[in-house]
Amino acid sequence: MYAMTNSASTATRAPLEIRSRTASLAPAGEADPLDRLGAAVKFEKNRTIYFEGDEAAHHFKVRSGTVRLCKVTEDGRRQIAAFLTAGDLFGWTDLEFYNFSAEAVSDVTVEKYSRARVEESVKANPSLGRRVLTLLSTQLGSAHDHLLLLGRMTAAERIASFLLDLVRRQPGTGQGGASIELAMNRKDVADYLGLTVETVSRTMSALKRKGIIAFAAPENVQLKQSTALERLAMAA
Amino acid sequence: MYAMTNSASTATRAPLEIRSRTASLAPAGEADPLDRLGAAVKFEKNRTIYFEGDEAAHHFKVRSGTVRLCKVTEDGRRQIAAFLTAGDLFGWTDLEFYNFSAEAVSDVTVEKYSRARVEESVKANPSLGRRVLTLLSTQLGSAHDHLLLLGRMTAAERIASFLLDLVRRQPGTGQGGASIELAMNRKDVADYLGLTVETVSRTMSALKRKGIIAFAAPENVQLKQSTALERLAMAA
DNA sequence: CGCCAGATTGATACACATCAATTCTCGTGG
DNA sequence: CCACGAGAATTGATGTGTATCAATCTGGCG
Repeated sequence: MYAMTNSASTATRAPLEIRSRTASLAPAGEADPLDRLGAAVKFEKNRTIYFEGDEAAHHFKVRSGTVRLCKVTEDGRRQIAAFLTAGDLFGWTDLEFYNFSAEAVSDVTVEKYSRARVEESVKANPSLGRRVLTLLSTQLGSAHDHLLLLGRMTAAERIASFLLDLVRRQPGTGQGGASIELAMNRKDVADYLGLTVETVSRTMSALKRKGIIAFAAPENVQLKQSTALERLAMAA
Repeated sequence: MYAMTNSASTATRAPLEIRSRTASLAPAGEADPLDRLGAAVKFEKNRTIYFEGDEAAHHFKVRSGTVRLCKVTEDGRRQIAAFLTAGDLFGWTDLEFYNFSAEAVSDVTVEKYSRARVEESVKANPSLGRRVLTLLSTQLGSAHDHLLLLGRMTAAERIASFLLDLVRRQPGTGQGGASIELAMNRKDVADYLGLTVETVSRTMSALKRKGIIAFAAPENVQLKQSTALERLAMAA
């Protein structure tokens, strides 16, 4: 029962290329002191960055592209815990092993920090330690929001919350009628929201029929009436 | 749709009594250096220790009893993120506000630490900072496991996982035929597992009919065939 | 002894999953 | 430039796991 039809994760190991060390300047925003510690690594779409259970020897930051954090059961059911985009940190656990896998949703470049070097750096610069604390607190908060979504919300509410989350995390084109580029396919969305591909598709079509959203392409969603979406998403 | 029948949280504010400062010795286990920072506070069953959105001015540790962390929607749907028992820390966020409420499942005593004093103490003793990091990492891991449970598991699998979790966290009476005292009622279990009271009840009755568990009372569960339970719980 | 909240059980409804075709999209090669 | 093929997305028909609605049962307590 509830067996997923497709193989949940066709991701395979191994990075694509290693681009030595990066200059200390961040691509767009502010320069990040972390950057002088890291090395840029690229992963092709659907490659695994690390596996659940791997020794947690590195921490990461997304430089470009989208990363998903997920867990898969023996029988192929998959739950995605988060999607991460440029600037987001992941794999910053203090435990010995990663408790979920990280995979490239699109071609991605990540900054990879050796745990040992980060430790040192934290000793020298306590503000970094604080930053990690804030990071984990934030991630824990998101996870708890996600629990409410998975445990208690309807399909329509889940989709609405998801879309609104994406807009909020986007640089954002003002207000009236934001446009979202989905980096992930419907299966990924379904596995993030605890639904099936068909339900995601049907629910989005229903929103379209109601004039709440529109599609330029399957991966391009336009919010026509974000207030209607917000009403749907409601929840605390 | 999916509206919960009963009012989700009848918890009300205000602690019961304040027992000045505690001695520096932990009740049973090892002495905890934290204890010299804290004050013991008691809460009656169903009282709220803090609300989601309250300013996060304190961190806590459970001394005795059971605490639940939860979120409630406007229309009364509730999701419980965790149950905490003696020795468990909660409310250790680095953010300005708590992102979930903490409530007393039974009469509880908690140790309450002022955030400011903890900050100081961390400066003096970095190992405490590390401990908080480990705590948050662990909680994040649990939350991710919980996501998989809520997003992708059947009622039977959720119940099985839940019961096994409880046994593992218990001092534990050897192996063959552990006995669990549920501190929480069926509604709490349902809200933790993303189910209804009826489904929890029916699923547990089914397990009983199969001889996998047995009840001395509704709140006393005995694991007759924990291997059968483990087979049910499976998942990574 | 009777009340009442919590738990269980039963009957039924429905949201979403499953199974099964289309239809769309886009890269590739003729 | 357009036909072709393959994977992704959508749509349709149907099934089912769990919610909902509704008693009934149980155990603690005044």
